[in-house]
Amino acid sequence: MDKIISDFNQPPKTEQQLLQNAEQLAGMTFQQVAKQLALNVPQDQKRHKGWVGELAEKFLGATASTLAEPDFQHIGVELKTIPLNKHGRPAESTYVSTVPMTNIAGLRWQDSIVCKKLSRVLWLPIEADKVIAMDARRFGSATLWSPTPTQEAMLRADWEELMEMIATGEIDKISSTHGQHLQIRPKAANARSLGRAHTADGDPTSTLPRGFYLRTSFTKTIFE
DNA sequence: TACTGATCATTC
DNA sequence: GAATGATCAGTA
Repeated sequence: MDKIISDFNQPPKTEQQLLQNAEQLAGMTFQQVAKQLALNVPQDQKRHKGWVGELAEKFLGATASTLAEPDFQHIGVELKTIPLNKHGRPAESTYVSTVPMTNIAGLRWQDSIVCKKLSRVLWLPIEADKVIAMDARRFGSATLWSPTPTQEAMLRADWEELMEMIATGEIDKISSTHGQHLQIRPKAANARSLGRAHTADGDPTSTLPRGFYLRTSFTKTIFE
């Protein structure tokens, strides 16, 4: 067993290697994976919301840590855990990245963080049914994905609409109802958090930090 | 049950 | 504070 484990925790050199390592997770419980990494499984996720994602990163050897870049930098792959309910559909929207609010003049879709992160994603399904105890929940079978031209066009259209609103100083008019597939929602420690932004005139101001999220209606199409 | 707005942990 | 990892929890 130890020999198998020894390949993990190291950054994968190729997509194939990453996919093979991820396949080892399929069917394993959180407890089994945590044990290999000498970690304890929390009782619930009220105070451990990112725990499963971090567990998967450690197991697979992700390197980008807190950078605004794909998790597996040199092979350009982003890792996303995707909670599936008992019907096998995504239970939550998927966080993509922070919304940039400064230095966005002339920012193009193809240069955006959203585009870069979503160009290649390793989706790792996880059980999210609350009737299953945390340590008994299992990982599913990972899939490597890139947006189809159609999907990318949809994301791009949403992104451009939303970024246009930000560029014209309308960020506080944005709610989660904007965007058909890509939405903007708060992404902060709490509702009083403030981040730097600027008005349409370029004057400094501050507003609630927000993030881009993929709607479940979009992610579910990936798993059909 | 789905959705929106709010929140939690960690790192630098 | 700003970036990462997300899920919580109230209500429509």
